[in-house]
Amino acid sequence: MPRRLFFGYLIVRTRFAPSPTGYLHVGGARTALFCYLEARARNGVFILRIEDTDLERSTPESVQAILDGMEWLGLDYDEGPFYQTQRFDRYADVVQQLLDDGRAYHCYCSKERIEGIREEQMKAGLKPRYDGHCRDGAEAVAGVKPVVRFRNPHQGDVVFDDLVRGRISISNTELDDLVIARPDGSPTYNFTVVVDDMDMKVSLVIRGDDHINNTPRQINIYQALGAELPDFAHVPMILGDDGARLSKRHGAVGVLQYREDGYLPQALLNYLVRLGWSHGDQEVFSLQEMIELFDIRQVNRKASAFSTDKLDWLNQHYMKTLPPAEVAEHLVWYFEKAGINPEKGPSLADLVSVQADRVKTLREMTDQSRVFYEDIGDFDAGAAKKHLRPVAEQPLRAIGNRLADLEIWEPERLDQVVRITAEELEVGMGKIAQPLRVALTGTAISPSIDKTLWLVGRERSLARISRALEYVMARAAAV
RNA sequence: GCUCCCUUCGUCUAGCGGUCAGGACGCGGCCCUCUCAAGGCUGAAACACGAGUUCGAUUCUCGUAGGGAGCGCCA
Repeated sequence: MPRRLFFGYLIVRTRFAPSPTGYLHVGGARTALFCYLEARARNGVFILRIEDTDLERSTPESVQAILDGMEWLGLDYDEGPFYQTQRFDRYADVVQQLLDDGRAYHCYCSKERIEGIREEQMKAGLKPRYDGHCRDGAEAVAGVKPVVRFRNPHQGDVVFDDLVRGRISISNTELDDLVIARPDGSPTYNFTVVVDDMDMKVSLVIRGDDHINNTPRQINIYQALGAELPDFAHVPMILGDDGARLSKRHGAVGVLQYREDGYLPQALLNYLVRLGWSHGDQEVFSLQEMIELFDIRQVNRKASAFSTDKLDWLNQHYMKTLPPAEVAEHLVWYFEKAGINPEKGPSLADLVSVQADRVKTLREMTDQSRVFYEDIGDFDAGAAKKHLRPVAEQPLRAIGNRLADLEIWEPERLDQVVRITAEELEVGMGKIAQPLRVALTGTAISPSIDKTLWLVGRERSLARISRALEYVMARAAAV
């Protein structure tokens, strides 16, 4: 139970603490979402902390990618971003405090020695551990700057009740004296996490389950510091479509890549929240519903595979059900990237209303909507061969004439005109719609013919029909 | 090797001792139809295995197998 008292209120404080060594991947995004949801559900505080103590691998680009990813998803935080690199003085103070209290000690062992015992232990079938050589006082070695090791208890078990895994227990004999500060004084991960979570009064630590094994040693540090323990919730990781660990070869793994690929943030969020968690048979959740219904305690313990197919379905669901104008706002970004001027055709909201149930992503929608905004090039060879044959001349001419007289250019009227023309010529709809479709779009695939006409617009439609007629006649003449 | 963790349709999951093991994605069929979709109806598809406990186990216990993570002066 998150319990931290502030001004008489019980308040939850969660944090998302990525290290900026790459993009914000979907696993991290889900962890962030869970943190966000837990905080929002209880009027708590969500903190963002950048764990950039690894100067070698951390980059400003990655920091930006994380920030951008959070923003795109709409996961706004209340405090931070805090950067660990700006807290080195604080860590140094705490290290000194531990040293003064005898809870930590200097270790002069060489890396070579450590590696040597590690190998021996592995060979002997043991778990490699520091042997405590310097634990009871070591001679300073000339010219060697010592590391600082945490004095881990030798006795007892560390037991904690993980909110998703249940009770986890590990014997202190399995743990060793971990390094908390390097020779240059820089702090290490397991130590900074504890100091930060303590200082930031984090009451609920939600993180990937690859940290389960770190938790007991962190708990020992908390105790050495006399700090109150937070609750822990370790969520399983996300695997690729094939069940293997997520990696570059699975395509999109960075959250922003999903934007590039045409997914709505709502869709990704909805997909992510359902990965490892459910609420009965419900599949679709608005952000508000997620906040109300989500409970970290109900999260699964097993790793789950990411299904792009299901994400696609959700994405289309949102494109179909969100107000077209709202989807259109997202679509602008793709039009810009594709170099299409949305001013040169139908309103994007109208476009969305007809294209939404025909495509899976906004990117596809963009690609397939070019014909409504720009001139079409050559007819698709196969489509033209099949539909722009001499027999198409009469239907095209007939529909062209009727359309030229049409005053109100809207789907219902357009549909009527096409039907009437077909009846008059005593042919099926296909005989007229298909040639017309190729004339209007250059291809045999497009929205229903009335909607296609509507989107292409009056002037363009008439011009394209004339052009197709010329093509048909030229072809007839050539035979 | 050692420690910790995990195991229901292909995938995401419901189940919390007695269910025809439910839903969703995907897949198949039918319907609708001017193409492609979307939609409607419908079908195939799962309790890893073995012992217990119990009148009765998917559900509880213990093993086995399989999988994952950690064992850093990385985070």
